[in-house]
Amino acid sequence: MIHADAPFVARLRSRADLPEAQLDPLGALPIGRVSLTPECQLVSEGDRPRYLHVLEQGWAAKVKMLPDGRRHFATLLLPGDICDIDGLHLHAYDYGVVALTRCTVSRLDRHAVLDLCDENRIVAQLLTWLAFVENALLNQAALSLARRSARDRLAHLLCELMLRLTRIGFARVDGYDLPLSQEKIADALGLTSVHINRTFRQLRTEQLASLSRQRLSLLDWDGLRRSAGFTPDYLHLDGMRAA
Amino acid sequence: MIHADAPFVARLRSRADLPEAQLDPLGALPIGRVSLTPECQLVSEGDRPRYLHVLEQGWAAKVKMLPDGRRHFATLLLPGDICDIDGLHLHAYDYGVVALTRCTVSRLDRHAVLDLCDENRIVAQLLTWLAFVENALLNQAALSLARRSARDRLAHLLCELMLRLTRIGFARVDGYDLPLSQEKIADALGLTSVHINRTFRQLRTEQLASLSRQRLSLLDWDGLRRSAGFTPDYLHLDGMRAA
DNA sequence: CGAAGTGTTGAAGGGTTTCAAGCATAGTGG
DNA sequence: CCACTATGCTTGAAACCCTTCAACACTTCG
Repeated sequence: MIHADAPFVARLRSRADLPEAQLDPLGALPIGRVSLTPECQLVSEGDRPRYLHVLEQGWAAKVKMLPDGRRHFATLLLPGDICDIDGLHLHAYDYGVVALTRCTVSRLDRHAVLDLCDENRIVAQLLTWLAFVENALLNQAALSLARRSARDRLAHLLCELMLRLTRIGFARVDGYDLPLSQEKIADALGLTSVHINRTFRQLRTEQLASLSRQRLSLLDWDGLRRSAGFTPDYLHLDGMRAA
Repeated sequence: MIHADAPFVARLRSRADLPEAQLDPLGALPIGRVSLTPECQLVSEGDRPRYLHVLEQGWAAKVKMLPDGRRHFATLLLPGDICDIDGLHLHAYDYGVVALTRCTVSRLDRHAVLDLCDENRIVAQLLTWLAFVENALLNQAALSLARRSARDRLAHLLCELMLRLTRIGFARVDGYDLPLSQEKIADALGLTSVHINRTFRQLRTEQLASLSRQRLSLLDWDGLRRSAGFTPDYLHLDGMRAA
């Protein structure tokens, strides 16, 4: 059984327009649990999907590789996020899922979820909705990669993480834990770790944000938001209850 | 009524594992038609979705803007593609849809489609499947933006277009019509039009591909594919019949 | 305490942008 | 049919942003 206060169920319940009881069937599915250490792959490109994975604790990422070993994190996954929702409908993964920190993952049987979707329209719509929200994040990340400078790209990501972490209760107004090496941040932003380092220094010089010992301090949230041109519309928080 | 040989229905019918008759209800929906000229916006960021739009003729794109006017095409839309599938479930568009050529669009009433999805499981799954495939394209584009050089990025896009156009019968083995200015190609790849020009010259020098008068000639398809590291898995053509 | 990973900084190099100019092409009106 | 115009294509030179390479400091952990 999914525990009632697991991040996954908590996030789903936060949809403002859903009656609580509608999610009970989802919580009643049999469930497995997996523990991962950093750099450990949960699924690999080309695998045939057999489970639906939900990140419960820690950070992970959807990763795409280039033949020469360079990689890109298409999506950063936080507690409560579904790791591989498109595995429900596609025949093979076209990305990997890699743990960025120690993390624990719930796994639901893929067919059990599909069957539940067939019976329960609410659950089906909810999963589709989550997929579209993830898609919106990806669109925004693509805009960053295509047209924003390294500085704005980093600032924008820090803003996005602030809101996503706040929603699940992992941030305070003055900052949040950011348990990623600068190299991993670089893989999320399409930059090099050296340049991430220099860019953090710039943000610190501008008195906007500073990173130290895996803790991000927001020195001037409003200034950071404005300078990055960050608007939270694309997170589609409108349908969500406050955290 | 959607005409039986409209690109949209044609594409849906091409799912190999679907009995043909299952799609009849979709073809029976009432339908509107819109004509657009280049640079004309079909929907705008922030709009409230009221229709589901299907591109029937011409090229279009999902566009995201930066305050300073720079823009990025998140997805290139070809005949048969749904322009705004996430509008079915989200409250507001977080992107615009802009015509790149003259084009015609079918519009289905959003609620009619949602109602149909409620009745007809096959249609619902098919639309979800299309959304996931689009998502996969976006992931691949993000990898290009993050980690591929301009040359590889362009070569990769040309390969992708070759397969997508072939599927809908718009390409020959020696090339295809590419009715986009170099500036629009730049907006799709996160580059400048000047650099797109130089990059095309490079591909021509390498005897791989050449663009002239809106026609892309594939001089060496296999060489282009290999040099770009192009593998078509992410297009998820496996569930499709041959064009 | 040693080792490995991560953070930090400098210098040099390269890929892409910017700016600017000239050229080709297509469409328009006289 | 021919200016005339607008738009897009092409090319060069300079500037800029980011990468690469290298060295060293710091932290963490066995």
